[in-house]
Amino acid sequence: MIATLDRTPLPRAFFDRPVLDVAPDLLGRIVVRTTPDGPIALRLTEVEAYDGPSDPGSHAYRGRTPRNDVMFGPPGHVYVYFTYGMWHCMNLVCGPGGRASAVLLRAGEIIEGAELTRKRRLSARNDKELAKGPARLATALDVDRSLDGTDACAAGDTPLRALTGTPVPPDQVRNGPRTGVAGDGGVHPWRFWIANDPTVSPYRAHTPRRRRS
DNA sequence: CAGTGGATCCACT
DNA sequence: GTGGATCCACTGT
Repeated sequence: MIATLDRTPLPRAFFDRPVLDVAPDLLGRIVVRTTPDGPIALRLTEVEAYDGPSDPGSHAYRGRTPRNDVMFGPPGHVYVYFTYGMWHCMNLVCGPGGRASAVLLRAGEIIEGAELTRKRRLSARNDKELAKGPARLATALDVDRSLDGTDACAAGDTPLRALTGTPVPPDQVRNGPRTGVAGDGGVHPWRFWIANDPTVSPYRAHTPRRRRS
């Protein structure tokens, strides 16, 4: 499992690279959420890359709006959006600044503070499901729009930050089409995950929903 | 395990 | 008015 957990913060330079370089490199890294009840630490096992200007699947594809404003800012900050009327999802903005690229955090393993996440994820049948899926991950870490724009590279005991952790060897990284993305015919194999990890979410193709009458 | 439909509301057109 | 970077309960095999 995890031999020695490196708690060094990830430097800004880590995120100030092309998103396709950053995304696979995030696997095995740690996100720490500091709540009033205590810290929750999550080891990233699955992510997806979104590249603003060239990517129809990206929220930034149609330009800057109040919602996606953080994506256009400096790398290393957190972009949180609200979707499907009830869920939040969490991204880390990548470089170069202003390009509006970001990595969606899709799944992870809770390695500290699981007793806190279980209270928010009552439907999880076991601990592997606590953060298996982007909205579940955000729910487990108690992340919502109030944390949009947080600097994950800031020093100190901030509400949300990214740590070096233990990077995954390249031969353990797998990639494939992104999950549930409209306007992406699966042409972008920009979903990255750790091979054989039980906390990785199942793949689902995008399915447009019928309108209710 | 696979497939289906409901929940729920904000951003954007 | 439209549709979504989802999850969950439920059905049938």
